[in-house]
Amino acid sequence: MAGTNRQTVYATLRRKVLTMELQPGAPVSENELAAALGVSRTPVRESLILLAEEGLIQVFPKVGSFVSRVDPVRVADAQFLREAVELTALDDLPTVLDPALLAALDANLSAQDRPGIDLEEFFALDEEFHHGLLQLSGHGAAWATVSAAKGHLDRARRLGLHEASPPTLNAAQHRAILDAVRTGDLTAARAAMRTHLRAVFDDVERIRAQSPQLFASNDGSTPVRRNVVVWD
Amino acid sequence: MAGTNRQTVYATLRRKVLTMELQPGAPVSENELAAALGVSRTPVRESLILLAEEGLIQVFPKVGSFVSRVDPVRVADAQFLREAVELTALDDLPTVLDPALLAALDANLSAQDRPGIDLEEFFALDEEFHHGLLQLSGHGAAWATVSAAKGHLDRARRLGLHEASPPTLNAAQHRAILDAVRTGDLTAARAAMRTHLRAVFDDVERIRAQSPQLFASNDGSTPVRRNVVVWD
DNA sequence: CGACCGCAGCTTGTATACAAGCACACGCAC
DNA sequence: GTGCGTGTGCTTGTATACAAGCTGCGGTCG
Repeated sequence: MAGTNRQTVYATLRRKVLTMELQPGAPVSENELAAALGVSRTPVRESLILLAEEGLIQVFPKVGSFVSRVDPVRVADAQFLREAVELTALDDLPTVLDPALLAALDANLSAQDRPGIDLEEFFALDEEFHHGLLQLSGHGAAWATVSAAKGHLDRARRLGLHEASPPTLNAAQHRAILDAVRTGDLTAARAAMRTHLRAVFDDVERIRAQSPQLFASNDGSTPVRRNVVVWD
Repeated sequence: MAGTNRQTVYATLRRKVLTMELQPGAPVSENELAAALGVSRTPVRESLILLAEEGLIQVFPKVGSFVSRVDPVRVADAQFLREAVELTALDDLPTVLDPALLAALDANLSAQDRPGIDLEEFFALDEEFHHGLLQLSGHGAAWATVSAAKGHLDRARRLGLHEASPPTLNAAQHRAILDAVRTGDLTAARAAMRTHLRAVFDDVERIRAQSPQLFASNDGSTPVRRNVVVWD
């Protein structure tokens, strides 16, 4: 495992943060990660810098690096950004929709409905679905920006889907959106999209009330080592 | 100048790219930059990685790093993103506006009207104005994402203001937006904002016709060393 | 027993050394 | 003259060495 490059290290760390395998508040030492991944500090450090840029990691010089707590402000930001982009994109839907994209979206929805679907698999399909909707209106490239900005939102959503809302509900909302888009009913599409995104946001608020220790405190003051998550 | 840290290096390089001091297509060697800035490769390299993430730098492993050409696709993306965010934010304007923010925006507009204003100074004021508008509706934090995504747009705009549209026109449009916002005329505010953002986009298209060599070609194929900008 | 001071061990930040690979120029063969 | 092969010099990618600093533990003194 010694020949790993930075992209792999970055992808691995990002996945571990987003899937909560690395819990919010947990310390991440460059040396430890390097040893664990079988590489030197350099690619690990460069990956941490990128993750810090996304807000998923907090670096305190000469002290340590820590997985960011889920920041309600950033969650709200990502939610606003996502809603703005996805709703505005609906305005730019062409009159005739790309049949290939529509077919892919249908297949995606079918996969979402599979009975014993895994949580992470559902998440991947969810990402692909929203990305596909953007592509349908010719703004697929904007997804990269949205995706990068919604790391905090994703972590909060995972908590919500873990403990609360079943994927079935989300899948039904997805189908409602696609149906409205396909029939060209822009008003209904916007309403369905808004309902869906707001439901996601409500899930986040609910899980925040249940597990406040995973979220950042009100003030943005420096949370140092004593702030690591201790479960009991 | 040896005690420079990475943030300074990053800020310096980003400024040089955005102001066209480092022209699109120009090669940027880690060693050269390190020597020029009086630091080692490490902070330079880390800065280049961040700039690559923003799309301002292209890194070709074992070959070289180059300032990205202005990519029309990314320009359009940034334009769409910006329009979506700024227009959607107008929907969330509170009934009573923060007086301090309004005063700051007024002062900003006055500064924009100063006769012999410098181009870069106008750009800073422009950024501050749009950021302030977002703050007015409580979504100031979203500006960071927009700002990071619109590097290509900014470079194109700079070209446009250099050679075409005078800052006076932009300042007038800014004032129209703020007036509509202040009087609570949401429809007029959206219209003024849309007019302004579309005018910016038209400037970009015009300058693209004039100086196509600064823009990326249609295909996204690898532009290597022979593709550096040679002026004549 | 409590407060305070100092050192040990960790952290990140920076500089440097080594590895691997591509592009271009030079020279040779035809 | 033209085409091809080889070598040199550059590039980025990775590993390691050194620098500076904060934290927390332990000893010591009051």
